[in-house]
Amino acid sequence: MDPAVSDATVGRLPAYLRAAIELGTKGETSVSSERLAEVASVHPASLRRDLANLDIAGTRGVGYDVKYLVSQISLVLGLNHEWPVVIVGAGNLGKALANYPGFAERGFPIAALIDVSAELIRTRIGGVEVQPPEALADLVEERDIVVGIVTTPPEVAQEAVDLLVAHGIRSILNFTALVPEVPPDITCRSVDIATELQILSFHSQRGRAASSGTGVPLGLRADE
Amino acid sequence: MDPAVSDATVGRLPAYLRAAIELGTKGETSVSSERLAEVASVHPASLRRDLANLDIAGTRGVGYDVKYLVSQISLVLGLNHEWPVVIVGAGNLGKALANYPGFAERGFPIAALIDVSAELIRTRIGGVEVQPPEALADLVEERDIVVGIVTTPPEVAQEAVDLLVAHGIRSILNFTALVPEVPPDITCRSVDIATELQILSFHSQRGRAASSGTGVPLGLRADE
DNA sequence: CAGTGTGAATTTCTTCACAGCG
DNA sequence: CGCTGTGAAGAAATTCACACTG
Repeated sequence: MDPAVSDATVGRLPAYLRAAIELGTKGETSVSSERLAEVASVHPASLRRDLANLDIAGTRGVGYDVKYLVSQISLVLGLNHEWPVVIVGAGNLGKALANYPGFAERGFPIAALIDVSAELIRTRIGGVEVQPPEALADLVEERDIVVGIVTTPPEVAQEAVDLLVAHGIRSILNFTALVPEVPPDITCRSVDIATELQILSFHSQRGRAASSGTGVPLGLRADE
Repeated sequence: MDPAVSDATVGRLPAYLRAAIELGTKGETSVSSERLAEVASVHPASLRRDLANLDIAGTRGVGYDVKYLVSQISLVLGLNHEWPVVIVGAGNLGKALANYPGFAERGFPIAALIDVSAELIRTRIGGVEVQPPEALADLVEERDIVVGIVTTPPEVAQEAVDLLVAHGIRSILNFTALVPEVPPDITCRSVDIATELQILSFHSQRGRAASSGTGVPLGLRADE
């Protein structure tokens, strides 16, 4: 199929998907690259090239079929089935994420919440029971969990990551200030809010503006 | 000074800072680009070029002075003073952020929490009283707030952003699925967790791995 | 003829490789 | 001698511009 899709392209796909869904709910059935690019805040030529790279074709003189866009981009992203998620760390952030219904709606149901605190274990947060690390093996097996989110204190983040990796989790989203070591075959993305604030701080002190958070240019972020 | 610092460079600075601080607390006083680059997970040549672009000099044959690195990078990022932050939206995520002590420690004290809910107003979260939108004008003035974080439901995110902009906030960190419109002189970075999960999903279904979150290309993704 | 798909130009970012300094 | 600083090469990403097609 597509021998390789660049990270830059992958990073834009969620924006295209969102834009297409938005236009779809507005009743539009067809859209030009120019319009879609505007909604997704990218350059029209980038959009056309990205879609062409993915063999997602439009119609010359007309544009792209919105429903087709949604289904094809979803397919490329692997959103044609659910990805149950395990959250490690039932502190403030972990709880907040577990309580947010949006993930399940978007295909990422919270399947498990792991924490070491005896006080938290067996309590329910957002409809999910908090369980000890020992429960992870069964959970992963039963629910077929492949994606993990780490929201522990930074001091134990590496431990949490190792735990997930040991149980076969292949993709990790890390909200810790610490950037963990992971085996090369594991995908780990780190989102550090302090890093974001520091970048904002940079822009605040200069006049000008810039953009993007969840980009692919991503670059590493983290800070402590 | 520096006529222009590229976004790619700015995106890496927090990682350099973090790495330098880490080495500093370990007692190291000098560091080579190779070592620092390893800790920061970047290529040594990128690191050297980034620092040189910022007129942050090392010593040939020796390396960079760790304390000097910390102070200069902090200076470039504008971290030589505090940046009080206002959070709009005291829901799960807003509360979680307000309760996290790490922001104040890193120079971003939570100065205010804004919400429209009558039940929440006047309650205290993480040492900060929740206040109605009307209170924003005074707060911004008194506390000299320049940075805002939006953690409202997506439906009212644009409203929240407009409110912040109307009160002179110049930099916004948006955790909403909706990418808001902002005037061109305002910096807005969006972190959408569902977008992150979608990118992870992509990598999960292919064998391969990739990295990082809050990048500029990076990372985080979302944009405007 | 409107708008995609794409070679080619351009810009940006990364990496090499080494001259030169402390 | 070791490591920075950087010119030059290379790679990647973006954008232009237009041939081509539905």
